[in-house]
Amino acid sequence: AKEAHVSFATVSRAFNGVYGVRPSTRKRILEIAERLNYTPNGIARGLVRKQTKTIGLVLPDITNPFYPEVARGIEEGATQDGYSVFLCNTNWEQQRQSQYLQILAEKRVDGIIVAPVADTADPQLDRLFDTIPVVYVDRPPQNTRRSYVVIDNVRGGFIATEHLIDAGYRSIGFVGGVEQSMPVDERLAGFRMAMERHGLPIEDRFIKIGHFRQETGISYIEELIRQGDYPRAVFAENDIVALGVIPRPAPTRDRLL
Amino acid sequence: AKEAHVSFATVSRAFNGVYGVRPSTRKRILEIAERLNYTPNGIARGLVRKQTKTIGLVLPDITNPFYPEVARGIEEGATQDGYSVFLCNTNWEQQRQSQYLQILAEKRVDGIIVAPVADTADPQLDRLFDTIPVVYVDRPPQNTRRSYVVIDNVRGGFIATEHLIDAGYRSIGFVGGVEQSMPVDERLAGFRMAMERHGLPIEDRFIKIGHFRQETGISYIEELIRQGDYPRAVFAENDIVALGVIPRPAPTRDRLL
DNA sequence: ATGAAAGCGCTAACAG
DNA sequence: CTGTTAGCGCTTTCAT
Repeated sequence: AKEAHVSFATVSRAFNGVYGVRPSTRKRILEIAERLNYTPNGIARGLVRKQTKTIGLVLPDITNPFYPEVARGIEEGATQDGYSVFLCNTNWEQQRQSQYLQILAEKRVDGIIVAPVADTADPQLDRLFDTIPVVYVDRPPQNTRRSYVVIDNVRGGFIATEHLIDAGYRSIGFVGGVEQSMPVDERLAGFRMAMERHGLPIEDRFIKIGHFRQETGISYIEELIRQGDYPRAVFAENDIVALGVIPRPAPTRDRLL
Repeated sequence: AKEAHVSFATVSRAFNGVYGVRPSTRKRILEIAERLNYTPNGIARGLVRKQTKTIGLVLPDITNPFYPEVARGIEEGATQDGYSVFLCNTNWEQQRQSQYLQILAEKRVDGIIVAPVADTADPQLDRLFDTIPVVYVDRPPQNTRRSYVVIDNVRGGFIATEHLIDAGYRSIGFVGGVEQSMPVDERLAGFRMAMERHGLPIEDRFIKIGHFRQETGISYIEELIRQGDYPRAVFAENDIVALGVIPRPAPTRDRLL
């Protein structure tokens, strides 16, 4: 673009809206750039400025309906500040998480937001920590000196349960996702708190923790119905299981529920 | 890292697994790098290699349950070839789409996959086209000389309908998302084809196209039931509407459905 | 207000 | 096998 008329570093200044450029010159440069279909090279810029205006977002699985919501919000905020975000699906595999972290480090992202695969510490993550700013979401870090943002699951469970209670239900069941998972345990705790607070009985036979699949919800309901002994409402701890709990028309007509 | 012992360009070679490096030297370099917590700078590399090993993925809304699926697959494939992907939510706004395209161009991504906001042509996209490889998903481009991958909606609608027919249903309704939307029209066409093929009546009063919201499904069903005249099965054109169609326990007990 | 020059950290010939 | 030498396309003092 420089050949267009005169100068060189001036083009840079023009594009960066720096002062020190006469408006007319600037205008001319931008016009020529437009005509030549020229776009500044962010890579070169990143090299010298030492910042990429990019952050990494590493999630277990964007297909899980919870994460798109998270991704959306993060991307929204990032965009507002001129940042772009790398999407990294770890597929719940510790190894892929490490891999991604390494890649993000090489790409020199300005920061990383990670919803860790597991509660176990990731050596790769630890090493990164004093190189790139990292913040945890969804699950708190082992090392509590690090930043994180998590959901108050106990309170969430409490609120959800109270919602059912307020609606008049007194017999309420609980069905949730994964065994020995902190979020599940916390929500269950919230459930218990709400029930106790309102003097309602907590029936262990109405509480089930299965897997993160619709089947868990389906079999939970089917079992209860088969026994003829069931709660009038159920608190499904996550969307996937909830989908299983919801009754549906039988696509093949031979399933009665 | 060079100061560690000797050399400089050799370090580069060591990292790039190029031949011309004695294994012992290479090993030593890698060890020192590890100890120094050194990671090659991908930005600098990108600058000289003129490729970023990065692609841009621009979608209308990752929160719409269809897109995470797409994103997942793309990211999966990209990763396998050593590529990373930028997530760009246009929020169904043409302007944001253009903006993102511009950013991706500056970031010098190696390619772009875009699920366009609308059927209208995007000037920004057109201009990009002879600079960066672009492929469309979900919606075909205006200019059919360009690459795209779309769903065979007619066939999809046909199969879904036939599934219901095979299950024994003869009276089937259709409820879908957005008016004058190509995917919806196509699926409806598939629905009609299947019904005709099997000699089943297509009742216009059982066909409704509303909005991309659960409410559409809910009101569709409620209306039919109120009239006491309804199909035995319904083909919901999209997941969101389908969620509305599925009957559910009343959270507030005063809704009977 | 603008040009000149020195890098950013790395790769890629080209020599040894 | 490994060191030297040019850049990649930009930003940023430092002059002018």
